[in-house]
Amino acid sequence: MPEREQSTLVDRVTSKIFEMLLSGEIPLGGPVNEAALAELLSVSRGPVREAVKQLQGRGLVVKEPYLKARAVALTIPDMVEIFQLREAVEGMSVRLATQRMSDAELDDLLVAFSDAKKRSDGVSLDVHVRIAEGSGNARIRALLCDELYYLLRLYRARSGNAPGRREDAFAEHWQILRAMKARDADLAESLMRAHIGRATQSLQALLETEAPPSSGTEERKTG
Amino acid sequence: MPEREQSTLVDRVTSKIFEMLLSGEIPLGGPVNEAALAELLSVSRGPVREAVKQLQGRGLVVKEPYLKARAVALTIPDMVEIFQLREAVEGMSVRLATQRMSDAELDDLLVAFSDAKKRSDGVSLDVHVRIAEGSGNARIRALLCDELYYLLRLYRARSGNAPGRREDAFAEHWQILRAMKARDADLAESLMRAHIGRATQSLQALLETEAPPSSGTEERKTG
DNA sequence: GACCGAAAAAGTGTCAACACTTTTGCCGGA
DNA sequence: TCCGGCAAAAGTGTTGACACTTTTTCGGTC
Repeated sequence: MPEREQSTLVDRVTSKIFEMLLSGEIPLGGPVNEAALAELLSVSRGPVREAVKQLQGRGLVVKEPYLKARAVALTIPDMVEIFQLREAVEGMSVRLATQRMSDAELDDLLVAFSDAKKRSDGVSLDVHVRIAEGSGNARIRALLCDELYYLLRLYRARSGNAPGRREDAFAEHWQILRAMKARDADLAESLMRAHIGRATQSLQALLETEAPPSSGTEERKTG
Repeated sequence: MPEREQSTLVDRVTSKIFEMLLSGEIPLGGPVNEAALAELLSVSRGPVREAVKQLQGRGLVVKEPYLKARAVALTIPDMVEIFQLREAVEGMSVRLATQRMSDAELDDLLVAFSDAKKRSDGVSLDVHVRIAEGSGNARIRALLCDELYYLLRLYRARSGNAPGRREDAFAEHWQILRAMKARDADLAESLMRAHIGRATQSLQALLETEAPPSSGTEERKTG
C-alpha cells in the first residue's frame, strides 16, 4: 500500500530503507548509518535523516540522541507484545466492520477471499487489511496497516511462517467472515481474538522450545 | 514523562510545539508554519521540520507533500475513533496487568488511587497510565501513554470534561482495581471496556445533540 | 463584469557545510 | 600488564542558502 506516487524524496528513501530492512541488507539490530545510506542512495543526509525519523515513529528503528540508530531487534518477546496488541485491536476492527460494512462490501470480501484461497499465495494479511478498512475507523486502520503489519512483514521475512498454520488460518478466516455475514459482532470479535491468540501461543511455544538466539544482540557492519 | 533532560534541540522544539497546541496558541485545524515557528523559537527550520514530522507520527499534525501542515482537527468523530481504539487496547492492557502485576504493585496502585481520590484533582488518566505500565507490554504502554493520551489531553484542554462523569469514573476505576486484586482478568477487561464505552457513548450523544462547533476550521496566523 | 493565464509571493523540499557529542585507539604511568 | 587520560575519528545535530511546488494576485481578454 505504500506504492502510490511518491512525489517527495523522503518517501522514496523511506520505502527504500524499509526494503533494505525486509531484504536483510540492513540486519536486524544492526546500525543505521545516515551518511552511508545517503551516499548509497545518492541523496543528501537531510532526507535520509527524516526517513529514519519516520521509520523510528513506525517502530522499525530505535535511536537515542547522539547514539547510532539501530534497526529494531524484533525478538520473539517483541512479537508476542505485537500480537497481544493485535489481538485487541483486530478484535475491535472486526467488530466495527461487522456493524458498518454493507452487504455488498462483505460479498466482495468473500469473493476476494475465495480467490486468494485458490491462488493460495495471497498473504493472509489481505483479509485483515480489508477488514480494517471496513471498520470505518481511520486510526485503527492506520495502526494495523501502517504500523503493525510492517513489523509483521519484517518478522516473517526473517523467520518464515509457522508450518501448518496456513490451512488453519484459512479455516479461521472463513469462520470470521461467516460471523460477519451473520452480523454477529460479538462472535466475529471472539473468533478474531482466538485466531490471533493461537498465533501468539505458537510464538510463545517457539520461545520456550528454542533457546532464544536473539538474546545476543549482534554487532554487524552495514556495508 | 516527556520532562526529562532533552539534550537535543528537536525534542525541545517538539515539546514546545505540543504545548502551543495544548494552550491553543496554535488553533486546532490551524496551519503549522515551519518558518514562523523557527523564527519564534529562534532555531533553524531543520529541527522544526523534524519536530513537525514527529508530531505527525503521533497524529497531532497532518500534512501532505508541499501542502501546508495543519494541526489535527480533533472533531467529535475523531474522538469517537480514538475511544474505540482505547476501548480495545485498554481492555488488553488491564487484562495483562491483572496477570502480571505483583501483589505489592497492586497495593501501591490502590494507595495511589485513594490519594488521588482524596485530592480529587488528579487526572484520572494516572490510573490508566499505571495500569499500562503494569501490563508489561511496552508497545501497548507506548501507544496509550505516548500517543492516545496526548490526543486526549489535547481534546480535554479544549472541550472540558463531561460534567458528572467524574464521580462515575471514580466508582468505575474502583471496580476495575478490585477485579485486578481478585486476579479476575476477564472481569477487569470487561469493566474497563464498559468504562471507556460509556465515555464513548456520552461523546456520541454530544455529537447528536450539539451542532458540531468544530466544523468551522478557523484560519489564523501563528505569529 | 466574469473568466483565463502569467507573474509574484508564500511555503515546503533538498542540499552542502559547520558544530557538537560520542566512541575509538594510542600513549604514558603505576 | 593493566589502568587512566588525551587526541583523533566517526557520526549525529544544526544551520543557512537554494530549488521546487502551490497558492494568490494582477492584468488582459471576451
